[in-house]
Amino acid sequence: MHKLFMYVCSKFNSMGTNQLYKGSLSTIILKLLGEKGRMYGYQITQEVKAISAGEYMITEGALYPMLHKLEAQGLLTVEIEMTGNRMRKYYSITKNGKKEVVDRMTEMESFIRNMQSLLNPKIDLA
Amino acid sequence: MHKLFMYVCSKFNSMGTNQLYKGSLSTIILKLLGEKGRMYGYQITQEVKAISAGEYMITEGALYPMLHKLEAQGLLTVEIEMTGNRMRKYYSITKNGKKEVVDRMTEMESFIRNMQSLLNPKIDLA
DNA sequence: TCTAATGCATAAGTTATTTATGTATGTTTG
DNA sequence: CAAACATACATAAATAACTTATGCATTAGA
Repeated sequence: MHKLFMYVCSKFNSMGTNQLYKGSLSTIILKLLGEKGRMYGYQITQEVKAISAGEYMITEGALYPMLHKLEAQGLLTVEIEMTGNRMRKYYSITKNGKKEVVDRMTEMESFIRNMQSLLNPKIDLA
Repeated sequence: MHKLFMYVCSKFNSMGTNQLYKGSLSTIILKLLGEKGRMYGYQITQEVKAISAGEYMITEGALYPMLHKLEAQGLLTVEIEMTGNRMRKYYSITKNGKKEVVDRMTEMESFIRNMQSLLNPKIDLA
């Protein structure tokens, strides 16, 4: 990513935006891998970007350390594969990871419910 | 709050819980003051605790610095009042604060929408 | 051929929050 | 009636997630 572009974007985003996503990264990764089965890091960033219509972009500096952490915790496993001359590290969710996802989803639902109570933004989910 | 009780609770909560609320504190405070008009710090903690059925407890170490920050940013104003011999600092939202709330709500709705897309937990909002 | 995209990585800095205190008054209870 | 608990403020140090800023290497496109 070009530096000037990053700078312009940061000014455009103008501080504070997406503070809210803090704390949800590991949950997103786990859930995504629980559904899609097997993904590599870069693919996760693109998938999340696409699903959120560009509103949430996972930075590499956040992603890769988190993948390593989840692997260290035994929630993910990794397989290295070569596509031509290029390396990919495919991550899969473990049995413990699947258990963890259940808890995370409960937490997330409770969080969203509480947020809606606190802010009652009358979100239309039709 | 007693230290032993705090300790037991932290073990019961067993790490990781409520990571999700990170980043939402200022939004909650602003929205609450935008609705209720005038509140003091301790009252905010109790209100949030009640609304979330005890699932989200604002710590004093987070609350007071945040109130000071929002005041410094011109989003809140403060009036000191004495109830008998006891001090209360009542906070109100400013005109700029109200503008800010609008943006925060937009962000929050977009955040929740994206989270539901990413995790599609099929939340029932009936 | 230069730039952008793909694909990994990590170290330093930022910042919101937790943890751990401190002070003081008012209320309940054994 | 003393101890514990609730109310009400405050702040400093530690933690942890994330951003920012790099670095390297391959492949695609203008």
